Amino acid sequence: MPAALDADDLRRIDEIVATRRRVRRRETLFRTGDRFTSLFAIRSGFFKTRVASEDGRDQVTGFQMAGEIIGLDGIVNDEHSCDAVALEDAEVCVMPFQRIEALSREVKALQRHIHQIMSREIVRDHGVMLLLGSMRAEERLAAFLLNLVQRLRARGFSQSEFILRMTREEIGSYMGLTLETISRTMSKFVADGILEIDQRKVRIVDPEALQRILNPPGC
Amino acid sequence: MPAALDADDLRRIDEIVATRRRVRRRETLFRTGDRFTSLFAIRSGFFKTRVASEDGRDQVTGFQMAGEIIGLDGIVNDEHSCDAVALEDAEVCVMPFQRIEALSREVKALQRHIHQIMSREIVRDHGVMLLLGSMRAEERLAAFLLNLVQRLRARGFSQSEFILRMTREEIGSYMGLTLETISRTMSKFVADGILEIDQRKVRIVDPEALQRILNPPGC
DNA sequence: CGTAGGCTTGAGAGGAATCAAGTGCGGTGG
DNA sequence: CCACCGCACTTGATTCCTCTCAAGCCTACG
Repeated sequence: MPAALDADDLRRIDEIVATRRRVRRRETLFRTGDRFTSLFAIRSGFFKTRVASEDGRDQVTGFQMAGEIIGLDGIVNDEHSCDAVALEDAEVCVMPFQRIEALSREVKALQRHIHQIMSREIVRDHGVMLLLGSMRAEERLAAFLLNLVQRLRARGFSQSEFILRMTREEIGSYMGLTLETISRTMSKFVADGILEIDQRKVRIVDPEALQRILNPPGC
Repeated sequence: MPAALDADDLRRIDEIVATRRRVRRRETLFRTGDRFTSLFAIRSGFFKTRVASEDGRDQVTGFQMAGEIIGLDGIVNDEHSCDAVALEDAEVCVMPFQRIEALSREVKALQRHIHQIMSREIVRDHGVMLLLGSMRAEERLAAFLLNLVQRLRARGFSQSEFILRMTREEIGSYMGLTLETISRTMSKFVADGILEIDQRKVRIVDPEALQRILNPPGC
């Protein structure tokens, strides 16, 4: 909440985020079909969201880290339309949506903030659609890694080294690829001197090369 | 606006949608980078939205028809992040977002409505991500056609026959396929007795078969 | 110390892209 | 009114990227 708020507004917003909930690794914060009551602000930990098609296939729709909001999918039908699974032990703020709506009718900055969060998610999804619809495996992985370090950097982490909280299979599901293709593409990046990988630990040796894969210089 | 509203609220909402704008075929309602000021409610006509990557490729992110809202992408950064192009002569209501926000602070039902529209767009995008990430060409096209007739039916049109307002290339872009693959897959559906096609006119002969392609009965 | 799950790597198959040629409709102008 | 042109579309041949199937490895964990 980066906005200009008076002390009273801040106190009332604090009340909304008063309730906490812990979610252990592999446990779900909510599931498809669960009644929607609250949005969740991630305080610590790492989540994935996934949707399932009727015939059993599923697709990871996003990875969320501390500071991000999860649960927006539930607003439209009063029930969640995806699963949110913790990839490591996590803690979230439970924010009852009724109270968010009530307070955002009074606090303009909060209303604005809510609208921006939802719009940001829509724009992010369009970016993923672009990735899934028109990029090849190397480009998808480059885009994924660059997006990840950028978000981590904004949180004060190293911009070259980080730990993947998700498996190759989960990355593959997010990117519309198989785990083998993720593994092979990562191996290729290592062979090309772009990455160093030790299990889940990734070091980006040559970020410009990743950027070049995404935006070929000849364009 | 399907909500219980008193006469005064209705009058004020009417004021918001008072301004109209006509957009001719192939013209844009807004472009990437345009300053965001308003949402648009489509009164008549058909639009596509598309995002562009830096190296020139682009991706259709959606097709919008009468009754749908367009422009939500612009809220987060006060500028639009996609292009909206009319696929046929169209008319929209211009709804200044400042006024929407102001009025939705006072009219609970309007606030709710806005939140639902944004959430619905997020859920729709997740569905497209599932399609792009895990379906084969036939499944994608079946899903597309079924979605299209369902939306047309909700507007009182035939549930078996309709006119495609977009080219094969635009369908292909939306589905992450080439125009040739769209054409071939449509031809196959015709050969299988599922569709009849005359140029842009499509008749769904066997909707159950389309549904079966999407959900193989053995699952 | 043994095992399971996650990962890597290889070989082969397959689905969609690409490249290419040709068709037909609609619009334009003579 | 008709001929011409361009654009959207169809269809075929070939290529290539990714999937699938398979085997084996490594590491964390019980």
